[in-house]
Amino acid sequence: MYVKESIELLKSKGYRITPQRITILKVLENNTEHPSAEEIFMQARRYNPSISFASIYNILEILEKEGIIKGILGIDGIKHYDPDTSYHVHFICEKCGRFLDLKDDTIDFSCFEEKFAGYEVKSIEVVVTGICSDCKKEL
Amino acid sequence: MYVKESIELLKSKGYRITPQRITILKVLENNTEHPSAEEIFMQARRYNPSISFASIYNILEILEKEGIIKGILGIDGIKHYDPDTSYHVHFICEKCGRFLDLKDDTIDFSCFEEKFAGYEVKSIEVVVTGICSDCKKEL
DNA sequence: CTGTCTGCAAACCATTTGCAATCGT
DNA sequence: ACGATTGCAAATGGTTTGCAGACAG
Repeated sequence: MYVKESIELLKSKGYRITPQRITILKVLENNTEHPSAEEIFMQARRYNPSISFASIYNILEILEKEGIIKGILGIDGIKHYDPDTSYHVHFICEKCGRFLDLKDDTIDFSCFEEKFAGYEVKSIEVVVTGICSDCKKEL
Repeated sequence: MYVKESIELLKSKGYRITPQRITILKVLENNTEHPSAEEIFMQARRYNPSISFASIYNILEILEKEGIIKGILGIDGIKHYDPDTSYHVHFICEKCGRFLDLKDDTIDFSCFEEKFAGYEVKSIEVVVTGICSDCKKEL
């Protein structure tokens, strides 16, 4: 679903549908790992061994610009990508580096938007950092 | 106040009080510009022309670890520093790159903390990106 | 004095860029 | 065919590192 819809959107915007673009969409479909460009690159190579880093970055930039994915900067300064563009909170574990999603309807993201009257709000990111329950057990 | 208190904290933790550390604390005192390491470096050189980049990074890392300042990753992937470590929302303008503070007591940050029972929460960052009112006028 | 801290320069590494070859339309 | 897109390799730039000398305690 995600791949097909995204292809239609890209087509409608005049982008060409290349095997590389389909590959990256497939890698990101239903992906909750919040992969970095490098992780996407490695997974993409399983579908298409000749795909290059430059294409990965190029395509991710387009997908982000068109609202198909969302980039989030990790605490390590590396950009990670999320195909789920709906508002949700990210927890980043300092120990294992994992990104965890918190989807909670009781959180009112629009309240942030309201505070910025006169501003054009494009995105709202809530990032909680700390140590996840799994890593806490290991201490 | 900020400089003196921070020095006491550093002393109590066993850190040495060097001119470079005092310089950086002075640069950050009452600073609402959210400067990057490079901006801090340039301002610090006015007080101490021989200060090096390595010291800037070294000292900023210590100050952040000790909770004296807070690092925030800008949308450009560059780390910016804020001497105000209390909970507040940051708005980052895509056009001018400025960081703006929104301090609003009606925002309940503890609600995020509560959602992560079993996790150790170390920081909560809310970053809103878009175009600020000044830049909107110029369009 | 002693071990921490600084300054220098080189290394690092995620990301970007230039360009010729390739491929979608 | 034509222009967008790719792959390669080199460049970029913020940050980190190793180490000899300097300095705070």
